[in-house]
Amino acid sequence: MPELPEVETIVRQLRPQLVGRTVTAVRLGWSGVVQRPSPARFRSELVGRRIVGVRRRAKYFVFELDDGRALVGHLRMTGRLAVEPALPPSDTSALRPEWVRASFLLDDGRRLVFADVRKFGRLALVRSLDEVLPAIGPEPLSDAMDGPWMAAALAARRRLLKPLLLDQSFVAGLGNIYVDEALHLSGLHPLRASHRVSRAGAETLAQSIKSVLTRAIAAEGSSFDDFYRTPEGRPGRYQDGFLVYGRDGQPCRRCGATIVRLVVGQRGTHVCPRCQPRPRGATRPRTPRATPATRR
DNA sequence: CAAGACTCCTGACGGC
DNA sequence: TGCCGTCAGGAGTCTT
Repeated sequence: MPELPEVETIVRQLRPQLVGRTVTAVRLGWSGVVQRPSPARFRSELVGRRIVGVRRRAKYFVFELDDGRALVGHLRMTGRLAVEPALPPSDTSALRPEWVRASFLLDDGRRLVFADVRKFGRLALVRSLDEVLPAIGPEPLSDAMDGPWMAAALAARRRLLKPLLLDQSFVAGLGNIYVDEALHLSGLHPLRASHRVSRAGAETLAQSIKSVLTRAIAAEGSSFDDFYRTPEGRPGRYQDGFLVYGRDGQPCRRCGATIVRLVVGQRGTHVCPRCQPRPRGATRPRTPRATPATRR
């Protein structure tokens, strides 16, 4: 699912294609994709706007416009963005025409396409990001997110590590995949209470998060089903390096123990029981089912 | 404040 | 073979 590395990859690839382009027409395949303002205003007010910047905040993509406003969006789980010829070859997996929720004709004759099978993704035209972005924590790749910050932030809460790291108001951009990967790299169990992590553990966690995200961006993100593709149509490559995610039943790459799948905070969670010892007193999580074959 | 349930939505898979 | 229940998951909302 698109997390920080996937959105960063998308933004980097779209930037040279979109900056300087003017939107000449907007088509909505499903008006529910527009969060605000009204679909009618969204369409009419975007026409004629030139895109002057393309960036990312957390898992949101932000297209800055020449009137100071921005087209902001979130891909949620199955959203995709691509720039293609105005008349595309009409059937390529997640970009199937019936899944196109919005498309934007550009002044160079191409079109920016937003497709999303499950209709969870959203677009908004805003004057300020505050209009649609909730309170969001620091960017994990920024210098502000370091060991001391992590130690203080973990101590200030009393929550299980996994749901805390998934909480966008704590740190921005992490999702289920990279939380599992970062926790494994840190040797921390997802059921550990945040305030019980040592100072050294917090330092390791901060560095592990940066390391995992940096490597994932270098690999253009992770793909394990038909959904995530870069705007250029390629799958990511980071799934080949997964340490634990989706690897339940397989040997840990570090110690050889069998990777286990748990459910923590209603999320599939993958751990190496040897590298990530279960904290004493942690409530026993529900027994997991086998990982569905959809992933892999 | 924390945490769990529930919702949205659809495709794919397991079970029978 | 084919129908049907279940599941995945980001994030908001509501309840405990």
